[in-house]
Amino acid sequence: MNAIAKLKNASYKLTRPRRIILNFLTKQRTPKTISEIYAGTKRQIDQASVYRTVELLQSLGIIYDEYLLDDHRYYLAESPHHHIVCRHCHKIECLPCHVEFTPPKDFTVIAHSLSLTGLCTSCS
Amino acid sequence: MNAIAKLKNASYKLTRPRRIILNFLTKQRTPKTISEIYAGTKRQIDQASVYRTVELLQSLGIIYDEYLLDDHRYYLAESPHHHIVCRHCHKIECLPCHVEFTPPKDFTVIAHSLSLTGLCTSCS
DNA sequence: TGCCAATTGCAAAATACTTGCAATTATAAA
DNA sequence: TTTATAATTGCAAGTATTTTGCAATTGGCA
Repeated sequence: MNAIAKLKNASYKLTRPRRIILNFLTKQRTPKTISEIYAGTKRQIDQASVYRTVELLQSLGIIYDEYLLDDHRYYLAESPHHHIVCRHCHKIECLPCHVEFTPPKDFTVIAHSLSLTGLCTSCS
Repeated sequence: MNAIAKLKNASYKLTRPRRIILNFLTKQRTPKTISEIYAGTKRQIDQASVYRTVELLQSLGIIYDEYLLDDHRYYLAESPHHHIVCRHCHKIECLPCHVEFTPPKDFTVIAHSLSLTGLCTSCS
């Protein structure tokens, strides 16, 4: 099911802000913060609505969030994978990665997030 | 090198707020947020100083920070490991876990962080 | 096309975090 | 042990980030 189908399926409208943010995020190669989304959509959308839209899209599993180790919350439209961020210039790269764990007995695991930090060649 | 040696070594003083926060964090079994540290030290320390102290201790590698998937920043005194947090009641548990990745060619990997979220038995 | 609930933009509020500065304190030298 | 001094603190104000109430607008359906 694609993004628009998921929205309709949950009986949400496809509004202008939702269309613009969805379109913006699907074009990005790396995860983006709220303020990058706000700036990247040329401030066509009020920031309160950016927060509300991103929250909704995330709750429907259309976009995903991630904390990278520079202490900011990022959003991405692709299915969640892993990233490394440069401590100095904040450059972000995708990272092929394998995580193994024995699910804890008294928890149902819903999601996991892995991020790495380091220095990229031009900063080190 | 223990916490106090690390402080002295970097020529920082062992002040009352630093001692209290260090003592508080080393007693905790699970990571704590700024406001939990503030409350847990019985507000003996101004909140600006809590922020400053935690930032300093972290920069010296005496404590560590972690974002759990309930969107809050946590601090812990033990060497960093992994946690799962309940989406509903925010209960936290430690998680034995193994992470494997091929270090990216153009990055020096400094640290990694893995966190999981789910529902604990009493919430599901 | 027109209706109506959902959604938006705006402004204000709440929360989270940072900073400048005078008063205080930990350390080391006397 | 006392004193000098630079580091550190608490306070209060400032900035940044996120949330909320509400009137105006809009998307989807009849």
